[in-house]
Amino acid sequence: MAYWLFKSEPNKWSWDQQVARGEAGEQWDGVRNYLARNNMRAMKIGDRGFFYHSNIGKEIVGVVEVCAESHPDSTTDDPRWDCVDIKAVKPLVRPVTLAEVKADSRLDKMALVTSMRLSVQPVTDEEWKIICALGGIDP
DNA sequence: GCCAACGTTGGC
DNA sequence: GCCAACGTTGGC
Repeated sequence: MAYWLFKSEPNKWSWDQQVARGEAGEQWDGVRNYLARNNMRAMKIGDRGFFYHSNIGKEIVGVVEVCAESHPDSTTDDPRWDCVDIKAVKPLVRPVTLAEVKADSRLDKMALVTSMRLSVQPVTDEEWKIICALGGIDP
């Protein structure tokens, strides 16, 4: 199983909205970046990801699970863009802020720090464990 | 609201 | 196929 990180501006699509979708999940559409798309194409059902609020909050707030593998993005006719569906699993007991991630030397290789603008990022097993621990949840 | 970083587009 | 222009993202 692989781990990922999904970025969203909470005034466009927030964690609360994701939770409200329940088991049905929601397609992670609107990604127009090849690297982010390739990451989504690599995802398998059951892969887990962090849900990150950019701009407002700048913190990791929850855990999501991939519930549909890569398929065409219904918000565009352009065949280049695919997306996956994700559903909320559980919130972090304590959100982990970008400042905390940057301050932790164990996390300075994290894509969140090194590829700041990439909206769908891979997360290593090690990073996953560290952030779960910081967030007060079981990995 | 500003601005730096960076990915994409399009002319040549 | 290169590279300048442009648009968008996202931290501050």
